[in-house]
Amino acid sequence: MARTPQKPSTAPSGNAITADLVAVLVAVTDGTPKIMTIAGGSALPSGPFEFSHRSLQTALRAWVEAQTGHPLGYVEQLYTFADRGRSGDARTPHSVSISYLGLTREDQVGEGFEAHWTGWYGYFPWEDHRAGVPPFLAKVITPKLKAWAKSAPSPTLQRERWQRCAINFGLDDRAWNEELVLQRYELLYEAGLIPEAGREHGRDTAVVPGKPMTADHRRILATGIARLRAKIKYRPVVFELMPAEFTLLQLQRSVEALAGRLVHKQNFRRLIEQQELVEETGAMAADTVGRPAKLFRFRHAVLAERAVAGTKLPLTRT
Amino acid sequence: MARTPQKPSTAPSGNAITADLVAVLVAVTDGTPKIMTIAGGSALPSGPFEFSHRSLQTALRAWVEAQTGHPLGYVEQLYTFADRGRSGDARTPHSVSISYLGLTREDQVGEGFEAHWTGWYGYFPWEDHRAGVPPFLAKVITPKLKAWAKSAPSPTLQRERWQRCAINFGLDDRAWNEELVLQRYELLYEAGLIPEAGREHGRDTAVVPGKPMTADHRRILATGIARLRAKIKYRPVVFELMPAEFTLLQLQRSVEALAGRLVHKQNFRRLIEQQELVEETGAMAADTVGRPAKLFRFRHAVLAERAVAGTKLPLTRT
DNA sequence: CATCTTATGCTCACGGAGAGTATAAATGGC
DNA sequence: GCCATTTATACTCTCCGTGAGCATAAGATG
Repeated sequence: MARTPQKPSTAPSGNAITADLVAVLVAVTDGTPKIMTIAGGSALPSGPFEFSHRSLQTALRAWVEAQTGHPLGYVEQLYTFADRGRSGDARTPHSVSISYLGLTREDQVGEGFEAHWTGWYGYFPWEDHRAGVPPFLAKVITPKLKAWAKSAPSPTLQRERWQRCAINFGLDDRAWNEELVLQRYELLYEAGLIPEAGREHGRDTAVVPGKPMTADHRRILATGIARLRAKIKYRPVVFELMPAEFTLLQLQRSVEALAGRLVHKQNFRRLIEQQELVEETGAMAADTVGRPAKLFRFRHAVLAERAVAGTKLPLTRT
Repeated sequence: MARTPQKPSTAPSGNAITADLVAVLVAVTDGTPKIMTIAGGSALPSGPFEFSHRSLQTALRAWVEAQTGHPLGYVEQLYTFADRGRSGDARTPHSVSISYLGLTREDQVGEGFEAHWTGWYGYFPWEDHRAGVPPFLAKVITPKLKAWAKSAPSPTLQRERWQRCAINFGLDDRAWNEELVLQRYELLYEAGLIPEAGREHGRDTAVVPGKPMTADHRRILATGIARLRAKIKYRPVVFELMPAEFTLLQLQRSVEALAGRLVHKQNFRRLIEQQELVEETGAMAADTVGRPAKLFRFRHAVLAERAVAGTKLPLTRT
C-alpha cells in the first residue's frame, strides 16, 4: 500500500489481479454435517468471480443455485486472503480468494454435476466429540503436540506453546471449546502435523488423521465450521439445514452434529420452545422407534419479530 | 462464476481487477471514539494492495505503522465487497475493496500526514445514546421512517417495513440494540434519508443529521463500529485503545464511548476485576476531582491464559 | 466545615442454565 | 399379552450471573 493515505479511486491503482470465490456449502443429513467438494473430495468448489453480477453475494448465490437447483438459504462471507505466501512463486498472477459459507440441504442438489457431499469430520476427525473425546486425540495428537512444545528454543516459549495447545485442545483439565476449530487447525499446521504444512516445509507430517485438501481449502473449511458453530448459538440458522418438518430430536441431532458435542435433551427442548422458534404441524413422525414425536416447523415469523432472534442453545459450557 | 465447479487454479482465470484496502482505524480519546480520516473527513484511508507483502494483514499493518509510527494493536478483517453496484459505470476497471478494523491510540500518530482523527458520532449522531435517546431521533428520524414505511405498496409490506424500523431503532417500546449500527445505516439508506443514497437515486436526502462520506465508506465505518461494539463484549480489545495505565472509570468511559450507552458503574468494576483483566500499578491517578482512583494496567497474561478470554461487560440488555 | 465528586464495598432479588427425576407412549421379541 | 427398550415430554431444584440499589470512604473546593 502507499505510504501516504490516498483518496479512494476507481481508476486502476495497483497491479492487476484476479478474484476467486471459494464456497463452504454445508448440509446436514442423518446427523452428519457434510460439505460440497470437488476433485474427489480434495477441494472446495471455487471459481473466478464474474463482474457481471451486482455483488459478490449475488454471484455466489447464482453459482450455487446453478449447482444445486434451488435457492441457497443462508450465505455469509467468511474471509478474504491473498494467495501469495502459501503458493510460493512470486511470478504467478496474484489472486484474491473470497470465501463464503452457505447453508443448504443435500437432497436438493441437482443431477449431473461433479460435486459431492462429503462428511466434514473426515477432514477434522478431532473435532467430533459426540461420542466422547476421540481416542487418537490423547494417543496421537497430544504426544505430538507435547513434543512440538518441547522443541521450542527457550523454556518460556516451551511453556507458551504448551499453554496454547492445552487451551485449544482442552488438555490439562481444561474444557473443550468447540469453536476453536481454526485455531486448532493452525496449531497443528504450525506444529507440522498435517500434510498441507509438510508440502511447504518438506517434513513428514502424515501423522494426524484427517484428509488433506488442495491449497488453503482445509483452512477455509475450518473457518467455515468455526463460524457456523459460533453462529448457531445466537442465530436460528440451523433451520436452514433442516427439512420443512422435523422432530425436536432431529433438530437436536443436527445441532449436535454441527457442534460436535452432545446437549442436554430436556434443556434443549425448553430453550427451543420458550423462544417460540418452532410450531407444531399437528402431524406426528412416522417410522420411528419409541414414542412417536410431534413434527414441528420453523416459525419464519421470528426472523421479522426479533432483531437478534437469539437462538440460545445449551452449548455454552459444561 | 462458472456454472460447473472447477479445480482451483493459480492461472489467471477471470478478468483482471485491482484490490484496495480500506481501513477503519479507531482510537478513543477523552471518551470520544475517533476514526482516522482523510480528505477533510470525507473518506477513510485507503490504497491499493501491494502484493509485495506476505498477506493482507501484513500489508495493512505495514501501511498503518508507516502512518502512525507505532505498531497497530489489533487488526481484524471486516468485509470484502466488489465495487460495481454502487459505483455504477460498468466500464471502469473493477476493483475489490477489502476493509479492515484496526485499534490504536491517537497520541501515537506521527507528524506530517494528511490524516486526521475525527469523532465517529459525527457520521452517526443517532448512535450516541450516552446522554439518553438523541432528541432528533424521535423528532426527525422516526417520522421520516414512518412515512417511508407508509409509502410501501401493500399493507403487509408497510407493516414489515415498520417492524424493521421499530426493531432496529428501538421504537414501539423495544429496547435499543447498540450493535445494529449497520442495519440502521442500511435502513436509512434504503429509506433514502441519507445523502449517499441520494446520489444514486437523485432524491433529496439531507434530512437526517450526520456527515456523509465518499463512496461506501460510511457503510464500511458502520460495519466497523458494529463489529467493535460486538467484540468488546467478549474479547478484551478495549485495552488496545487505552493508555498503559488507566483508572477503572476511564476504562468504563471508553467502553461507554464505543457502545454509545452508559453502564452500571459498580457492576462494571465487579466484572472487570473478577475476570482478572487488570492489575493495580500501585500508583494513584493525579489531577482528579473527587476521591483519587487507583491506576490499573491490563494483564496481558490473560490473553495466554484463556482461550476466549471473555470480557463480559454489563452491556447485555436493559 | 459543608458540599461536591468520585471510588469502593456490600447486599438483595430475579431469572437463566445445568442437571436430575418421573412419567407417557410407542415398538419388537418372547 | 408381557416385558424390555426407546423416545417423548413434564417438572423440579439448585446455583450463579447480573441488574440494581444502598452505604461509606476519600479526596477537592469554597
